[in-house]
This record gives sequence, C-alpha cells and structure tokens, in this order.
Amino acid sequence: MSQEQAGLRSGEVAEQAGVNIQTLRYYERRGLLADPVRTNGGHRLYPPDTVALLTVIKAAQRLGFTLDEVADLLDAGSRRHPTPDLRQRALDKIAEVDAKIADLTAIRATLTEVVDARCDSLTNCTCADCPLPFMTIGRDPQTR
Amino acid sequence: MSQEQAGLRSGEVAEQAGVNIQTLRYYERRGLLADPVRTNGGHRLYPPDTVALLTVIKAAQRLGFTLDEVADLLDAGSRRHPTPDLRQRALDKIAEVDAKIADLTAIRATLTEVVDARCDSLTNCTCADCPLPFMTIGRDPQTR
DNA sequence: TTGCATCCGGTACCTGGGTACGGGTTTACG
DNA sequence: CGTAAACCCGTACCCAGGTACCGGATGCAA
Repeated sequence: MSQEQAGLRSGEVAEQAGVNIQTLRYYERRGLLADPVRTNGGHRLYPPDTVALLTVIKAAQRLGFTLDEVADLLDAGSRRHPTPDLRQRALDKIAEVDAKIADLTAIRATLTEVVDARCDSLTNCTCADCPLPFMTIGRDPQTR
Repeated sequence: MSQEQAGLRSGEVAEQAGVNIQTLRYYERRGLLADPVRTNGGHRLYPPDTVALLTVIKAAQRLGFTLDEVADLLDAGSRRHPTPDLRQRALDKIAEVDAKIADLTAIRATLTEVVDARCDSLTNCTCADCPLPFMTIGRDPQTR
C-alpha cells in the first residue's frame, strides 16, 4: 500500500487552517506550535488537531491578543488543575477579558443608538452636544 | 494679562492622554484627529475634548480594531441620524462586535474552567483529551 | 531682547506579525 | 528509476502602527 499517514504535512495543515506555510514555521519559532514530529527526511508531520488550534489562535488574535498573550492563554487552557501561579494568571486573564467585553458592550450600545437614531424621532434635533462618541469606555485600563 | 488659552497645545494633549506627540501628528495624517486650529506661528491648538477622544481611540484599538476601523466607528458615532449607508455600516459593526463578544465569552468560560479545575475534583484526572483549549470559538468568522 | 522650552515638518527608524524568495532535499506517483 | 510537487532552512522583505531625530521657527517670561 502507498501511504500510512501518521500526521498532516505542513501544506495540508496550512490549507485546512487557511494560513501560510511560513506562518506555521513562524508560530513554531514563537512557541505557539510545539515542534512537530519529522519524517526521516526532515519533513514536518503535524497532529491533526493542529488545524483546530490554529483557528483558535487566529480567533484570539482578532480579539486583540498579542501572540505572546495567546501563548499564555493556550498554556493556561491546555493543562488543567493548574499550579497556583498558573491559576492566578488565568484569573488575571479573566479580568482582562471581562474588561474587553465591557468595552465592547459600550461600543455596541453606542452603535445601536446610532442606528436607532434617537435624534430623528425628535423630528430634527439640534444636539450639538451629541458627539460624545463612546465616552464611557476606555478611560485608562489601570485606573478603572 | 498673559495667556488666554484657546485650546491645548500638543504637548499638553499628549501628556494628558498618555500618548506621544508624534502620535498626534500621525493620527492627524490618518484622519482620526481633525486638523486642529493653529496659532499664527503654526503651533497646533487642540479642543479640550481631544484627550477624551484619544482614550476612546486607544480603547477601541485594544479591542482589536484597526485605525481605519476606529475611524469608521468614530465617524458613525459622531453624527447621529445617519444616512442609510452609514446606518448599514453601523449594523455591520454591531455584528462584528457581537461576534467578538461571543468569542470573548467562550474564552472566558474556558478560563473559568481552568481556575475551577474540574479535573482536580476527580482526585487526579487522566483526561488526555482535556487539551481541547477553546475549540468552541473561532471557526472561521465568515462561515459561522 | 534674550533665552529656553516647546513646537514645526520631513524623514528615518523600530516592533509585531507575518510573507516571499532562492537554492537545495524529499516524497510519491508512474 | 525519473521527475514534479512539496518541503527544507535561511534570509530578506512587507505592512501597520508608531517613535526618534533633525535643524529651524515660536512662545513666553524675565
């Protein structure tokens, strides 16, 4: 018989996950992907769940996490029953995430106000003070 | 009398908002800050709410919006009773924001699972399959 | 009016996150 | 076996979002 697949080759992973092959090597350097098994000839063989992992990484990135932070998240997420230290870092991340959610919620509220166009119902408002865009958010993440 | 302040100078804005002066000029080029009034000598004089605007911009950035997107959001947020086109763009943004919130919520859930360490309560789990980090999120933003 | 801090515009440079290129091996199919 | 596609590594390059540096002009108080 021909091939007894023991893993995905980089091209397959890249295509399925919708990323560039170079990106796989880049993530490997950055420690986001574990060094994969190699064939005798040196070609990488990835475990099949690598594809899912990559979509997770991409999703977290879209949410504004840096690659280093994503690495943290993955690290926290992968091993259950964490060390006290890891546990604390997870708690910190949760706080971060909550803050992000709160900010997004504020943005959302403003946007809905825009589409509802409260002003229009007042026939034609003269709200010169309306342009307080989403003043409720931001305000220095440390201090709040 | 000496000075009849008619606005903030770039250094003041920069300090109060915690950004670099160069960044102000950069945002001006990018269209995020309106061209400010100038003194006769050419020095910029910013309206006082510029500081608040900058914190908003920074907040939106932390949430993963690009500067172009932030410009969009501000544009949508500043003028009420939008044109139909603007209204549509606001609706699109809301969808985006909702997706982000959903993803963050999933991440949050995973993180809380980690700190709760469900495994520990089973004395010492052998969950080799646990490491499915936050598989619920991501999954190609178009397709979902 | 002089002196020093601040600002000006222009251009060069930096970091994060990739992506492309090139010359050389490995795979796998026929 | 031959050969095309896929892969290897190293290095160079790209884009977004800033930052730094420069020589020269302004602002403002003493």
